[in-house]
Amino acid sequence: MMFLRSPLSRKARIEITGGPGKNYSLDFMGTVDFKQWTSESVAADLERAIHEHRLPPATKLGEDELGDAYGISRTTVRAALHALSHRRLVELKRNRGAFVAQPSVREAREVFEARSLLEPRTARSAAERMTDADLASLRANIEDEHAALDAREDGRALFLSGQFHVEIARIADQTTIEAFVSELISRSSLIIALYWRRRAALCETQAHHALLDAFDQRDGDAAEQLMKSHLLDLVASLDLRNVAQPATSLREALQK
Amino acid sequence: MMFLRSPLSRKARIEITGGPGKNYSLDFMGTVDFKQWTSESVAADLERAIHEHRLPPATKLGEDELGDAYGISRTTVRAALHALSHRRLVELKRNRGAFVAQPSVREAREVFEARSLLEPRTARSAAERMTDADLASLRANIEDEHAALDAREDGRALFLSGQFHVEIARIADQTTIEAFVSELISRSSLIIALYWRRRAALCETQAHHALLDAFDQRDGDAAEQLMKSHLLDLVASLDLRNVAQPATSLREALQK
DNA sequence: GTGCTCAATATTGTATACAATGAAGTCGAA
DNA sequence: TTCGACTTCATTGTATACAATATTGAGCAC
Repeated sequence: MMFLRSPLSRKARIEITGGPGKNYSLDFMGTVDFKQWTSESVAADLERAIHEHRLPPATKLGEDELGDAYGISRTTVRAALHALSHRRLVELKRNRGAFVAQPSVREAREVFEARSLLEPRTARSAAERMTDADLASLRANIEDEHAALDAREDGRALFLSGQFHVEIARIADQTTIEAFVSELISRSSLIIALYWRRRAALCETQAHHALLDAFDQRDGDAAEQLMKSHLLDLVASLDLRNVAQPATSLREALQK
Repeated sequence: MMFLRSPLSRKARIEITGGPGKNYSLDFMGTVDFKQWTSESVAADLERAIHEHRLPPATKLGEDELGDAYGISRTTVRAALHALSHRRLVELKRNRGAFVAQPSVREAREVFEARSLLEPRTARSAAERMTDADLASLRANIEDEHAALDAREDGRALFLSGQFHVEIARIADQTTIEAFVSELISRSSLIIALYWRRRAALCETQAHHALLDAFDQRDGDAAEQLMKSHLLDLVASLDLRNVAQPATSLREALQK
């Protein structure tokens, strides 16, 4: 979560004259823009934090707490949490609050089933419409991911890895599918947080490189096939045996 | 929109004694349950109204107006409108309000592209998992649609026609895909409102009958193919030439 | 008559106050 | 000690008040 204020829309008139001593003093008069958080930007900020595993599954997202953190009222926080709940990244429990979602094994399977229906054929479309600028964008993404891995910023690497998939949908010029894929990618990040088998290996950049080659050659068939097997590999790397969930509370376990 | 209050959770203590004249009078004392609208139920109510074309595209959905209609505050109405905007059924314009969405020609194509990726293979899965109870449910749906058509309730027929598709996703036991399909179906209703070519003919029940037969025989191949061509037929029945939109306001047309 | 500025109005955006709910802790009796 | 009812507390759900913004219309200059 970032609490810095950066320019957006709100202006504050500031006048400072003189200073407390010889070490520093300043004369300033003018307007300073600072960021005004909106429900959308808060939701985006939280989504990224969830995606990067800075907010792990089951984390309580108290309205007051978040309001204080962002310097806004509960009203705006609530809108953001509701937005995230529509994307199934946050679970709202009536009168109990918002929590980072904990996808079940079943939901995990469903998410990858949906991805397997959407992404391979979208990759094909993307390959057919690929411009050089698009290729450069995908290449930059992979490089950023490598850089993040080298810097031990695993969360950031995971986020970028997801953006690769979203970018493909964008290139395919299908904003509706892109929105679905974007949601599925974020949910996949939660699934990875819960069910990832071999923690160390984020080494799926191999698959992304192979896809890049297919895109480079505008080979739709190859892109579709590569995406298909990439998704199968991802599922295979998860431990989706139906072991009993940690079960945060007995109450929840029973009311299902 | 229903403004009646039906039982849910809230109780009101009412005491009425006597009446205005000889024609009627009553003595009553006790508690009466009446429906307490929640943002979810309001959203569902509005979604159905949109789906049934009782609220056509571009209709202004004023917060005060809706609040008065449902007998609730703007807070709850706002949450409902935000929920619908996440499903792209309502467009929120900052400081200007909420309007029933008007999907563009491009968005129309995208919605059916997404459906063509999701629904055929979901129909196949459904065929493979189909139980007799599921079949009966689909049959009942088709019958209801016929009844609605006979009763000249076109909106209701359209809604039921959409539910047929959602029901298939439910039978396929894929709640994630079901949620996407549900959204796409509702958006399709808006698309039909805007681009339907031959107004009279809601005669697509043919296709649904054919699908039912395939399901009856548990023929996944046939179901997938039939769904595929059904969706193609639907797109073909739309007029998606890039004619200039009615353009509600010049302002909007220009800021795109 | 045309086009501009500016005030009035209506509507949304945000914060806050209060009500309702659920969880946890306390006390007492068996 | 254990179980139960009751009280207390923390947190969310809803309504309302106020601030911010966009649109509309009036008035005025040209």
